[in-house]
Amino acid sequence: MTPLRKDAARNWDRILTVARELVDEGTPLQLNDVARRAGLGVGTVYRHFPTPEALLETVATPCLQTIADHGRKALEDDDPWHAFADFLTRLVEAQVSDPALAKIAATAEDTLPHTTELKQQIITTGTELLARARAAGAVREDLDDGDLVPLICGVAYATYVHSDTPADRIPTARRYLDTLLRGLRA
Amino acid sequence: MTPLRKDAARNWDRILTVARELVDEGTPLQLNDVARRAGLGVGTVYRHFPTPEALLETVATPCLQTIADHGRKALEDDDPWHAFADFLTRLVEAQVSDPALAKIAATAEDTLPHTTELKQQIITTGTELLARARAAGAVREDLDDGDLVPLICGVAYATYVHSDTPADRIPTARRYLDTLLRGLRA
DNA sequence: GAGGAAGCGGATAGAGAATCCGGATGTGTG
DNA sequence: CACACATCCGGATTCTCTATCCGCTTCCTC
Repeated sequence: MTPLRKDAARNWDRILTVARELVDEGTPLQLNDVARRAGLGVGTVYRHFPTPEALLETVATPCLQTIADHGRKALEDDDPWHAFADFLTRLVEAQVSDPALAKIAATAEDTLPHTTELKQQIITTGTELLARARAAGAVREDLDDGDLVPLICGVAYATYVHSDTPADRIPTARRYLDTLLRGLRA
Repeated sequence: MTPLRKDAARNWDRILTVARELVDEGTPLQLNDVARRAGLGVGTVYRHFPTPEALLETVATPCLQTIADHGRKALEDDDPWHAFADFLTRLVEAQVSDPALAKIAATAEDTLPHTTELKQQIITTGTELLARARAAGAVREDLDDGDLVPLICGVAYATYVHSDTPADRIPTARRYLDTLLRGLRA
């Protein structure tokens, strides 16, 4: 992987900046649109990111990385239930703050290998935290590993359905997750 | 509102049949596509249903009607918690069995006045059932009327994220709703 | 069975996504 | 510095799908 040429790197940054803006304002990512707003040719954008999905995943990568890092720290927490609940809280808050994350979280097929890897790390961490909480008798028995992602996405989705403005989302998400966690305790 | 001409009624039925098939197999409703499959001209489809949303809402209407009817019966149940929980169960099961319903449930703006009216009936019933359950001290205090729809949609969404095949959805949805209801009890 | 209203169908205009390649720009070398 | 090569840029163009419009057909009424 040779380093990018100077102009290419500059354009890559511009594209990502514009894409982040679009995602944040809820506009669907259209590559022609991104090109126009970034003041670049369409071809340039399509070369860097062959599909909107690839761009979306790249936009979401930093957040995904942050979550994965936090996961590693959560594994050092001594209280299994607290570690578990805290991790889920982070996941939900990240998703309702970042539409890009919410979209890629619900998708099974990834475009970029890197995304798959990060998601896998996060899922592994979540599974481990769940296993510990279960071992400590803190969560319901019938909660499966495979339920973690759907439940988190469900809470995030419910929050999006409820809240008009991004600012409302965090408290709403907290309330919903709180309810879920109550239901999850043994 | 004069009755439809014979050929128009026949085509209306064909369109609705095809649309139901498409919805059930998860294909997004595209009016050109519907026309092709129904063996009709594009214009015919567009005249009956100016937008995919209008068609989708029409497809979902019978289910919506059924739910509204069940709601009326639920109001006669003497056990407030049971009535409430049972109604939510029906809502969730309907949504995970019918993608059309799931889509229009999460949408605030309706195309057809009839849809708005039915949805309003259902929401009113839900609100009433919640009020009774709350009055009986059966549910958490901080659960608001406006949380009902988001939570139901959240459970349905979680179910869709979890399950690959439609057959898996009902049991999954039940488990998730069960967890939610636990969290909701006072 | 003639007249008129209602409905049909698909050619075509329009919008948006994706490609492709001639030209421009950056990078390594003498 | 100047040259040659590789890399990258840009947007005209093509491709794909959506939606409209209007001449023709079918149905209903008297």
